[in-house]
Amino acid sequence: MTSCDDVNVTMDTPRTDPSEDSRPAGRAPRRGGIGWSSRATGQDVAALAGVSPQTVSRVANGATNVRPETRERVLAAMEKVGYAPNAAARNLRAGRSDLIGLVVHHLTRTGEAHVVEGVTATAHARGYSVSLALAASGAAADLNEAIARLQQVVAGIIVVGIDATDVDDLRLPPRLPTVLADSRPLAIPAAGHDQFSGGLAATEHLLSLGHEVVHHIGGPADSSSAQLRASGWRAALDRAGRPAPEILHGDWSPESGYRLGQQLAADPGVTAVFAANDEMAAGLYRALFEAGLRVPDDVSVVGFDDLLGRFLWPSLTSVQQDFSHLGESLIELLMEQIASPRRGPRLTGQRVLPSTLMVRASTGPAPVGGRRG
Amino acid sequence: MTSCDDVNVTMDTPRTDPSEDSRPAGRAPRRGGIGWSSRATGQDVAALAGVSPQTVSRVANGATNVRPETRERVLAAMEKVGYAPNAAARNLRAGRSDLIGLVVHHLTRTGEAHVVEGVTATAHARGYSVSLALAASGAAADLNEAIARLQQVVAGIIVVGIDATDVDDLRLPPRLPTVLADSRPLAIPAAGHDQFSGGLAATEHLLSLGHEVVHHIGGPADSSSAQLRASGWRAALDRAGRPAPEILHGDWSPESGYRLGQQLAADPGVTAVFAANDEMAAGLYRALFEAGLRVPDDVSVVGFDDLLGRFLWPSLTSVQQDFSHLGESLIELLMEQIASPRRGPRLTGQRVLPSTLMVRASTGPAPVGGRRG
DNA sequence: CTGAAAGCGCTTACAG
DNA sequence: CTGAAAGCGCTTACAG
Repeated sequence: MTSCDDVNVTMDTPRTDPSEDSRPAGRAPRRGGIGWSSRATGQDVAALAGVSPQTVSRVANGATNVRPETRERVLAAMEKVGYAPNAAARNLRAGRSDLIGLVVHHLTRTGEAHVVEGVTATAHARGYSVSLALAASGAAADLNEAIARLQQVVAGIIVVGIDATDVDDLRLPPRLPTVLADSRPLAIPAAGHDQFSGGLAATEHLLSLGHEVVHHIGGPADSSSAQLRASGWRAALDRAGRPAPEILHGDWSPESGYRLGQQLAADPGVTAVFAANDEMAAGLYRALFEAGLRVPDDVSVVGFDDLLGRFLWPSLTSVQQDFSHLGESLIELLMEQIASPRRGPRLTGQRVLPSTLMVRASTGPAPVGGRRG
Repeated sequence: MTSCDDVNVTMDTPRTDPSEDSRPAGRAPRRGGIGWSSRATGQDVAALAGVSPQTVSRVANGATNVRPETRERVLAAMEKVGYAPNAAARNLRAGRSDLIGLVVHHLTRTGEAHVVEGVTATAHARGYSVSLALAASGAAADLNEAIARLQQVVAGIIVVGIDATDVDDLRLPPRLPTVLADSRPLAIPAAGHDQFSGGLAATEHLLSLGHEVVHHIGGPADSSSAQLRASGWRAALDRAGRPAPEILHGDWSPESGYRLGQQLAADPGVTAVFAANDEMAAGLYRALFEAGLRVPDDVSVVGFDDLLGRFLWPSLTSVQQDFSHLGESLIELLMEQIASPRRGPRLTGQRVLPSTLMVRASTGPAPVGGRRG
């Protein structure tokens, strides 16, 4: 009988030990490497339980054709030596991996953190692990670097944060299952929330409150989701027969929302603003407050993402996206590809998830007789 | 010469093909598994370049003892077939992994996302990848489940979010290098920010502005960092010879800050509040505003974490923690263990990182003659 | 229900 | 500077 500690002590024997090569044949001497070499193997378990290694394998994998008593003995031996199957060996032999690569650009942009959490939770539920690859930016070159790092290991990859990148610039490994978090219809499977409808709903809500016009603080001009949100805004104005004012383009940051907000605060004609994300809406709040204006009494504000609403005062009306759901959809699309591999070039498939306007305290009727200040 | 596509087409040949077992000896027929079996191997590259597999291995690993012309030929062949070394095989043979396991409890608690980003960026810089394991909660049982999932694969693990858990309840694999993100002095290597000094500085700042007393909205009673922040607060009051009011315990959420803030707003003696995190400070803001109070004219507020300051108005004075730095320190502690393995039971070692008070617009002199409302 | 044999793709000594 | 051999720990057919 070999306890876990015994095994490890044996393994820690200096490799210069001359007796090493004359060990009993059951287990070959170890050479090189210091990594996980101290861990118990299926051999150890088999020896202890008095069975063959593949019976250990059967028990480890939950095969049914093992006599209950045998199973018990093997399980006891596993417990005793602290056995955990070597994933590298398993992956190598089985020719597959249970790792999913997740390419992320900026985790602390709160939206991405939610997606990562959703993806990881769903992956876990399906027996997969998630390997994180950080791209230095959302630029194609940086995304490609992160992708290249992953393709040695993974069963498939999910790319989050391509928003402002041309998908054709992505170097995706030819036969590796891939899914993008993107709202655009693409030649590669992708999932994303309905940005257009979100912008539409936000703007229609403001119009329905009696505002003559709705101004827009947009995201970067090269961001596809920013473009779609702006299209929805414009469509609502068109339908209402109102001219669309010029878009003020920010960079998603509260600072840009503040700067552009100062312009809007100075214009007495502005009574309703749709900001393309919550962070810029927060900056807008500041600009309005500093100008002595009240929300929503003087100016109504709608955001997008619904991630800051709980922190702001007054609480922010915003377009909500269910990021956990998105994470789930991304994994599902990936699983479909993993299940039906490499027939033809590459599967396509798109999932558009609904976005929902959450009405809170930052929107109200247009001020009668114009706003204050 | 074999192009990548040729290789793959060959591999996709149905396994019922009777000719399969009579292939030339150079490459054994493939059996079972559909995973990455379509990818080119070192054998393919070797055959194409007219060298042996281990010359391919040398080139792949940047060994210096390869003739430049040979290297060129091999690199060209790699490029041609799209070769990427099989990480499972490499890990198995080398007896080590370049994966680091990262156990996280709640990614969207913004602080954790920053730590994860810092850990991952530093790991990448050192040639490691990061595998994310989500724990359902910060409870020991859930953390242990996440840890168990990881130990099959990784070179070491980092556990984030143990805050409210007794470290002795953690089931850490005996010889696996492990680091905790924790500010307490522990028997296991750990890194964390100086919570005590942060609470001390926040409170001293408020006292120096002339406030008679500083109230405290604390974190959960079982959270070690909440306890340390409260100790700092209490120490500052002690040193100033002021009695410490009772701590109001929240749960880190803005909702709890709001609820407790309503109590404080109703008490005219309250002119300065130190909230144990920014989120509760945001909730406190709301309670104060709804009561018609101004920040900082009537009540000064300090937060902790400095993650929401940019979004709130007025901008929040808060204790900043450098989470990227923390991520770096965690990886460094792990690397030390990986480099000097398993001599004796387990290394210890603690890193305490400084926390810094960032003074912004939410703190000001105590109101002369008492506050409004 | 159980076991003996082979091999996944790579790297580690070793020999030249 | 280059190659032939062995083996990491597991799982996949196959035989009994």
